[in-house]
Amino acid sequence: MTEVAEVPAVSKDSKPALSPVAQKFILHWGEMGTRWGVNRTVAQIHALLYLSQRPMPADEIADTLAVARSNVSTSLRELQGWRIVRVAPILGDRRQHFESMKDIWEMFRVILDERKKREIDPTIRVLGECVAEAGKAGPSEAYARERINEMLEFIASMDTLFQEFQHLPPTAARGLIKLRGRVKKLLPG
Amino acid sequence: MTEVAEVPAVSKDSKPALSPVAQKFILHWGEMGTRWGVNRTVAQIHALLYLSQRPMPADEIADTLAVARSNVSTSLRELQGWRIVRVAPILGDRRQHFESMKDIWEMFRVILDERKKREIDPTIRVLGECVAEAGKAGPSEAYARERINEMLEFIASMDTLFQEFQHLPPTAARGLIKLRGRVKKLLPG
DNA sequence: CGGCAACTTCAGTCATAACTGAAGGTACTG
DNA sequence: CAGTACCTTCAGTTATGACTGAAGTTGCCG
Repeated sequence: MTEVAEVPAVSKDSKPALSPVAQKFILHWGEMGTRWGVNRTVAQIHALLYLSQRPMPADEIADTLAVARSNVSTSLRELQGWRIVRVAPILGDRRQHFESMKDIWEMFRVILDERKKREIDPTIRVLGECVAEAGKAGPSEAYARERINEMLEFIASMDTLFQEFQHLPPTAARGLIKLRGRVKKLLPG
Repeated sequence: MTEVAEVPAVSKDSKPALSPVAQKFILHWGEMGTRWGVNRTVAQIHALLYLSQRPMPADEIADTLAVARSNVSTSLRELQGWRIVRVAPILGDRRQHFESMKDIWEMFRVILDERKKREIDPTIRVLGECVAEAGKAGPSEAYARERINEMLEFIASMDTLFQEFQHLPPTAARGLIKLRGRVKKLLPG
């Protein structure tokens, strides 16, 4: 059988081709994701939306990245869970469209906050329990107790520092980067 | 309390039992590892050595955590690659013994440095290339170029900030935590 | 109300990372 | 210099997480 002309590509489902630059960025971002415990596809979708000038519907994302529609659905749910992607309704289109947060400082803040909730807070709780239990257990646990306590205090310090950052006026965070050469001056004195 | 003599410890291969507290800490640490892209076993070994008062030989680690000797060998190599575990020769024992860095601030610094080398620096390079290529590609890439450039600048800022931290006198870093309530004062003014 | 489009869920498949045990190298030791 | 202890490497296996396609749900639209 002689298969003739390609699909004419009407309206919404036009060819979703990535520019070489976008491709390079998305692939790298996906790779970085895996290194930090984020699913590669999730990271790629995020990168794609971050580069996109307009909100994208899920099927277009699936076509562009060549993954299953269902996979995109799951990944978008996760990205919304991280609060860095949201639904952006488009007039006259029944499909849901998605857009990424574009302000990187804000994005950074939000991601840190989410990781705090999911990982730091539970860790502080568990280490606190460990220290308490080691205390009851007597002197045989004294060394371990001290080690865990130091870890706990370190993490708690970081947590405090983060909250300082968290509660700065939104625009102020950027200013922190002007710190160049000023960090030393913060030290006690 | 009847404090009877502890296990006679027949030379090197005595029973390697973990206290409940150590177990809890090690398991949690392993779990946190996976969330940040670190192999669970690698993280557990690190936790074990961190809690250990004395350097441990690989076979004892294997017995304690119930993993294969070869797995421990590989994992220790990786931990040494991260520069947070090192060999500590023990007089009269041919086996290599391993100890973890105990100073958490220093450990944090070293890990950040290593992640910078492995992930941040390559990312800065790739994003730089992306921006350059997007520039050549003309106005169709203008938006993507701007997004990537913002990301690049953000990461570069973080990088600079980290280097400030990195070059502080070793004991000084701890002082930074005293920042409570002082962060605001850093802002331009 | 029937049909369709958008979306989600989930059981099964697939890819990858992790782990094991056997084999081999090295160097100490009697 | 044979025997042993220690360590590493690697081919093969197992476990984990990621992904797919089919089936199901919802709600719009003619």
